[in-house]
Amino acid sequence: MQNDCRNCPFKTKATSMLSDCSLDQLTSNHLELKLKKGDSIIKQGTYSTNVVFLRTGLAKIHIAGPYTEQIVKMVNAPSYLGLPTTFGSKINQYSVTAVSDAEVCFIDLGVFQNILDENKEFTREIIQEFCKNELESFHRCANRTQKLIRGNMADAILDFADKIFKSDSFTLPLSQIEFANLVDTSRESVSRVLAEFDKDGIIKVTGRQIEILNKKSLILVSQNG
Amino acid sequence: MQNDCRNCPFKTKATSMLSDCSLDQLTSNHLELKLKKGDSIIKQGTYSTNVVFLRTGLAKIHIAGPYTEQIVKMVNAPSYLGLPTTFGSKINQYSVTAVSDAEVCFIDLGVFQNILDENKEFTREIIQEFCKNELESFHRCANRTQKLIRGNMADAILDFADKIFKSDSFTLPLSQIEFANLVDTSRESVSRVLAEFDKDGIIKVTGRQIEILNKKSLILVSQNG
DNA sequence: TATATATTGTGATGCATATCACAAAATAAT
DNA sequence: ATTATTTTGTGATATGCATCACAATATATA
Repeated sequence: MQNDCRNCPFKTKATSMLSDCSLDQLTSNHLELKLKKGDSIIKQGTYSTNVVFLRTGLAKIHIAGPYTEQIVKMVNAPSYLGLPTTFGSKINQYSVTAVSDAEVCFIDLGVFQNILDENKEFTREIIQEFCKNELESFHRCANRTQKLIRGNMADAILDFADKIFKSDSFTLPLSQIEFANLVDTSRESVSRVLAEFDKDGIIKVTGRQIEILNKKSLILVSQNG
Repeated sequence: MQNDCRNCPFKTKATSMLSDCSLDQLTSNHLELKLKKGDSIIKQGTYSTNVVFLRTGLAKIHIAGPYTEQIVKMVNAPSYLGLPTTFGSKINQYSVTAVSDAEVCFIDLGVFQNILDENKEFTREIIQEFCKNELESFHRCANRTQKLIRGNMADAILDFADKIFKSDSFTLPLSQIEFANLVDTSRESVSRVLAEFDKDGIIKVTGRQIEILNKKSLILVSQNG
């Protein structure tokens, strides 16, 4: 209910396609919140009534598997969250949680639908997003199930560096348990493999701080064992 | 270029939302083909220029993983195929192959986009589809990676019965190798587990013919080991 | 009908990794 | 500062399942 969405500096490609009219509609129909690390944004099992726009910060999408919690993917701002679960089901089918401090805007589903109806370009971009996500999803799943742990961990580290932090040096926003849930392993294996990578001089591990020392090797590990 | 799409008896929920105008546009801009079991519909690595409508038949979506081919999901008619890969990437990121005789309509991407632009209800349904798929995708991946083989095989069999064939008795449209690719195992394990289920009286296996004898047990196996 | 090719069945072996069981740090709470 | 709690490190053990190696069918091809 606060900021003018027209001047929001955190627009996605899709959002930048919106008409001023639709942006004004958003301005008067959204609820802006500042969240702390660890705060829940969307909770699996509860009613889904809002689409969420992640203005700033980093979030994890996670789902309760048959035995353990699985982190489906990491998402950084700016990005829409919860479209699949809000459109596809009355009840949230997954959770989203902030892993850093974050700012989010809750948007009423009806309003969002309205905006979709009235902005072809926006809709196109959103559909494009869905497509990319589904493709990524296919690849990720194939990799996870076929690669060994070292390969998956290398993948994850490369992902953090290239997609999330855009830097070869970063601090992991996850505990080892969470990292394990992201990579489908046990906490212990995460610890061990991280130590291995460090010993081999591929990365430097200092607590949760990770620095990639030899990216080529890391890519090789990602591809092979 | 043949049949009148207005009278097509194989409409999806989305398609039934289309204006006559759009249906006529489809009529004059689609290529209808009869396919035989095993024929390729979409091929990973080639240029994607068409959306495909599966009028009749059964298809598998499969993707080349890092080591082996993985069957992402089975799709039966009526359904659109290749939206993610056609919208999301210039080059097909996965393959689709008929596993039974099938009829398909190739629709030019531009025409499809046009139809999206001009039919809000249709677009809504398509988006709904995307959402459901993404949710399914999350669940499937979590299950596959966390469950043991018996659980995954039980899942797959239940899926065939409930979602694909709508009958507890059906003939598997896949070889054991393919079944293994669907369930993320080895061909040998498929053979063994199928024999186990048969021995336990849960299903009756006669070649590729499967009859579910004890559905409750099968569901139990799906949930636990 | 005969021959080649693909599909399936089944044992033996090995290996990656989960699990268990603690100890040691590091963080948070008092 | 001190205690409690969460996170991490590391060995030992167990196990699910892939892989290998053939035999036995079934299916396609000549």
